[in-house]
Amino acid sequence: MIDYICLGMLMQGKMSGYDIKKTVEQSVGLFFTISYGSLYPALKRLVEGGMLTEEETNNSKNKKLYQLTETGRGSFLQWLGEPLQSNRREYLLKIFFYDCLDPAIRKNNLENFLFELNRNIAQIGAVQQIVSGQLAQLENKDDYYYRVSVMHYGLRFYQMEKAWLEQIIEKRDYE
Amino acid sequence: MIDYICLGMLMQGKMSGYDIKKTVEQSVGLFFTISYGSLYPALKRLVEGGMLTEEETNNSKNKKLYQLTETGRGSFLQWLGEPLQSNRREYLLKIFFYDCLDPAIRKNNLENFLFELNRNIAQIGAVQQIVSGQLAQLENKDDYYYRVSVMHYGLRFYQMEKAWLEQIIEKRDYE
DNA sequence: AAGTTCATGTAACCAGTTACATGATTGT
DNA sequence: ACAATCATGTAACTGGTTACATGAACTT
Repeated sequence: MIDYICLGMLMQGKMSGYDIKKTVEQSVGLFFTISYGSLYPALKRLVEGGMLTEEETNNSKNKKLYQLTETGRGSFLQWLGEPLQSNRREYLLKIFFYDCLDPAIRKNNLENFLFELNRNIAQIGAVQQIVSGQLAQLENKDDYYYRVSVMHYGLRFYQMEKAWLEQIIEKRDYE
Repeated sequence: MIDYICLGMLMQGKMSGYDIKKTVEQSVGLFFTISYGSLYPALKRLVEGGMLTEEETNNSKNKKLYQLTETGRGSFLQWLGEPLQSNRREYLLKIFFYDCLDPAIRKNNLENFLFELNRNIAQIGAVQQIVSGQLAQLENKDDYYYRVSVMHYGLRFYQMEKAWLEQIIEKRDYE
């Protein structure tokens, strides 16, 4: 994950590790955080793997600027075009960088993700039906209020994502 | 985290590791998953720490039943009563077990969490104002659509949580 | 002069997952 | 007989975080 955060942020241009962390905090910081303990080793790894070039500045502060190589750029765009998956909110990170993606692939991936979302919503709805049926037969059903509420959270969560996705698929404006 | 999942699930009564995993999958499985590679070592640790007792069944299948000790029960309830925090969705796990918590503490913790949520919503709203102001001055603002959309996701997300929390604070029924 | 921000880095730790290994029991 | 499910466990790995260590430059 951290590797793609770095590559993606560097699509904007040269940056130092410090700058990358700042940028992440100010943009996707709500959902993704990075620590120097993972960031600097990642940058080193990416340079060794030919994804980035490292440029020392003589601006005294020992600052290093990283830049994408063509390989790095290709690797990032390859990752970006892969289907959106729910794992660890990776889809949110991908969509954050979606301005870089080919519009046709973008549309396709967003619609597929919406399709899956709808399936999930239907499934939770079905489970909810069963559960509330079972619950109705219990005399102490009040004891399960909070357990059930978490299922309800799931439903609301997916419905929120659905509405949001539909909005961005249509590229509607934000009020 | 896994420790409290185990303790919480065992509040219902004796269970095997296998049972715990099943129960987790069928309840909070949408948001929390556990693997045997973390579950069995956790159970071992909890027994060693005096939180659980282990009982071998001679029912051939080598099944072991785990049961909360008074220490384990106390430790769980202590954790459960601590303030709700956004970290790694731990709050969702706590609320799942909230039927076990003293109603006064429960109400207090839920309301504090709602208060924080409102602060977050206000803050994102403010950031959004600034960003859309800056964006309006750009000629290529279309290039930032998806980056901005992730900020909007954040807002929707918190608003969803807010509505959900308000519902459970009032203990309103689910339709 | 003191405090904050800029800037890089490492070592120890942590909370898990994945893949593997094993074997009994139940259902078809 | 074969597959699925029940049942436990470990070793290697992964993807990080925390705490520490260092020091220059800017701000007040």
